[in-house]
Amino acid sequence: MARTQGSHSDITGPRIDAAALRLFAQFGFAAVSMRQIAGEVGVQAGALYNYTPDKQTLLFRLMRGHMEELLAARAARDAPEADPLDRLRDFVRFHIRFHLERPDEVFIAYMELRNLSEENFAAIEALRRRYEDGLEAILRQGVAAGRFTVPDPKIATLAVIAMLNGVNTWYRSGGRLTLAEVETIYWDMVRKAVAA
Amino acid sequence: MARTQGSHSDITGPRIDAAALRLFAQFGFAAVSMRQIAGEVGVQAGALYNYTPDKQTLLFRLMRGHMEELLAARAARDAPEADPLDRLRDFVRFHIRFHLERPDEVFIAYMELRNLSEENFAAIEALRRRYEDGLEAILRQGVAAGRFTVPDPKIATLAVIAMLNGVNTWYRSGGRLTLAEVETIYWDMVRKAVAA
DNA sequence: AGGCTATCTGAACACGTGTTCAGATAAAAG
DNA sequence: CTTTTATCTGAACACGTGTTCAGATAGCCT
Repeated sequence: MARTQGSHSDITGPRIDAAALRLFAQFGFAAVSMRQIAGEVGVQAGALYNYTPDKQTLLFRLMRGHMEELLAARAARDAPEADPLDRLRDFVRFHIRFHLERPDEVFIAYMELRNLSEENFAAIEALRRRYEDGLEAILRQGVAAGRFTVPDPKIATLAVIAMLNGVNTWYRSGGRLTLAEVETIYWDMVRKAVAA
Repeated sequence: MARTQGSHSDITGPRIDAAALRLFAQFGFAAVSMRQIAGEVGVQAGALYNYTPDKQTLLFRLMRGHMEELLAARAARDAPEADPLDRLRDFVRFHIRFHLERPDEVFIAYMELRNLSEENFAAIEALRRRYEDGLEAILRQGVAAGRFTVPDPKIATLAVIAMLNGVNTWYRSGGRLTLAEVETIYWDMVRKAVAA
């Protein structure tokens, strides 16, 4: 089994992940070859197969790692007892910040789903739904408390997340707006969109 | 020059476009071969080169055709003299309907940009910006008239479009909601998000 | 009928693909 | 120092890639 005893390079695995992540995000999964990834790491293509059974599983592990980090980071912040408005604001700010910090992971997780096997696709979709359910719960809580007016919380969830994801397509740090300004603008729109 | 006189098959060009569109949307540009497209049409791969100089240009023509249809359809509907609220509502309804009617084109136009050459990429981006500018003009008109409160019309434009594009990822005709219901739900959210 | 020409075939070219594996390498364990 | 073991190399396998082009084909025009 790989990696059971320390040996020449305990950091090859992470370096493969980093190289694959960057290349997949830039050129697309199908357009990147195992030799290209290996070249970036400084090994031959065959060596990659000590770390992944095949190319598709390498992609899957990257996606799953990203989604699990997302869920863990979110769970560590959420305060289910708090005011719905506060929870929603925190969700918006968290989502924007977390995704802007990981543009490559986000890009891959949304664009390369069709390159997964059926089971792996289902696994990623399940993780994504868990994340969406977190937002939906906030919206339902706000509706129940009479603070939000949302005719269809499921659709509103998808609409809010789609809107927030859009930030990743245009935001560049050092650009016209600071991260804090972006957070404020989007929070204003979300707040108003669900307002009672 | 091709297609100057009617001959055995005046419909091969469109059939190639339709096959390429479907396959690119389903498997991705890089994962679809010219032989696969040709097979769908019922010709050999070499025959495709009577209709496109290369694979990438085939993709580009599909994208450009889609964007030009989008702009033309929008221009045919917009009424610059009308009330900003009416114009915005029409934009929302138009955008949802137009995009839901062309899921493959939309998918390709948003996912395969990185497979275009630099000039072709710039051409598509210019068309997209023209479309976005149409919405931005509506928002600015509404702000000037004191009907909307939008701190940054450029960002609001991108946010609204991102939100509306999200519909394509989940809507299925015959599902829980009718197209009219979807239009109403999204229009409510957009209206409130930009409300004065 | 005969020539013209747009279109298509089928083979070829040069190269890239994911994956496998016997043998080399070098670090850790005894 | 010797053995063990994880790791890597380098070549090979079987096949697929976009693209080109000489030659065949068949509909249109005179």
